[in-house]
Amino acid sequence: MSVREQRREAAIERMADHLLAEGLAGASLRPLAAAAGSSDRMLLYYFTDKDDVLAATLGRVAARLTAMLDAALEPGAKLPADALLGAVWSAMSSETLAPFMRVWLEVVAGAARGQEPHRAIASGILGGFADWIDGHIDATDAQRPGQAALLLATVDGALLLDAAGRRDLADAAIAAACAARP
Amino acid sequence: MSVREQRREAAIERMADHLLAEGLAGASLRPLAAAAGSSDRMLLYYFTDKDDVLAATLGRVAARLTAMLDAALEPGAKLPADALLGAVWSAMSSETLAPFMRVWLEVVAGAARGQEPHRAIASGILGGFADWIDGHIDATDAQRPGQAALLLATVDGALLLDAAGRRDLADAAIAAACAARP
DNA sequence: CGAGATATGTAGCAGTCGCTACATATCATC
DNA sequence: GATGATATGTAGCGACTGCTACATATCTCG
Repeated sequence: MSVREQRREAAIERMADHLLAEGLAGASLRPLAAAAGSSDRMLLYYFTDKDDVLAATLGRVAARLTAMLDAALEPGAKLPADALLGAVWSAMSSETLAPFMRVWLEVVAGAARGQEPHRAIASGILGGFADWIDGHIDATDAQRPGQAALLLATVDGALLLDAAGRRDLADAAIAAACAARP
Repeated sequence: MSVREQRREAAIERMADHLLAEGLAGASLRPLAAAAGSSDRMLLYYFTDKDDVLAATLGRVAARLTAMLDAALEPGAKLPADALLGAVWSAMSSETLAPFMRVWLEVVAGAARGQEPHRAIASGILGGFADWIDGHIDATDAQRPGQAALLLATVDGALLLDAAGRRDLADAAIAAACAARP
């Protein structure tokens, strides 16, 4: 790996930290470079574009998230929908995952407007998330896709309610969902 | 009403159009003023701040949304949760409400970072939404709060999946929710 | 008519944005 | 040690940001 590639890799890692701490909005070249211990000039040497910088950094953030998800449940474990929902929500609403969730919301808001690289990243994260749930939900083949989609929507919806300042509603929704489904 | 208040009012109305069309990110004074048929100078004459401009404009957008919600169902109508969910989702996922949903996501993303006026606006919209659902859901007093919160989360979650480019997952989640709940 | 309040245009400030031209420093290879 | 590739700093450009000072219109009321 050339020096350039090493620096680029190190920059991505530290910019991911910065992005998680400070958010996507207002993540401009100079602050990102400062966080990476570099300069805007060098960032545009390692990457072609600001979009390229953002795509690489968001990709790293997404990779960390999926790694944390994989670590949360052993590969073969299968849970019924309500138990899985509770487990996922307690992870998602924890303070350690909160920075990821905040960035996730920003990415989705950008994707809703068709911006790149938000669209591609959002699709990737969501796809990985859906697959992860699909692999851990205990249901018949006929029911699994619907239950997995519903679980995904419920968790993301609760996440949104929490972000909007209504953690009470989010918790109530999760509790009702666990109670309602056998 | 003074001339100033008239112009201010007209500016809010046209800036709300602009915000719905172009989004919250990058809604800067000069484009907003141009949309209002005015100048940045005058915007800061009508309003104290850019934050003031944004708060007024977002407030107008929120007012329009709640008005549309109220028009969607007659005041006294009560529906069981699954039927209400279907009705709300078909409205939310329609092209006419899509601009509102895109702005809504941006507001929530800002609120998640504690920004003002996003926090206050998000809380207001969500509270109004919750009240609206509470008034139209047909359930016992014991079940109503949980069912309403869950319905809210499910709709917003499906909205998020749709925004992330997975309308298929959103529709599957809504279908599963309607099927699962009696 | 004249004086004061109200309304609006012009011009610009200091800062940030993404990005680039140019010069230089460091290093590997012949 | 000369030469070319790789790496990095300096400086700045033009556009945009929120915001303001100053001048000027226009209108109201005594």
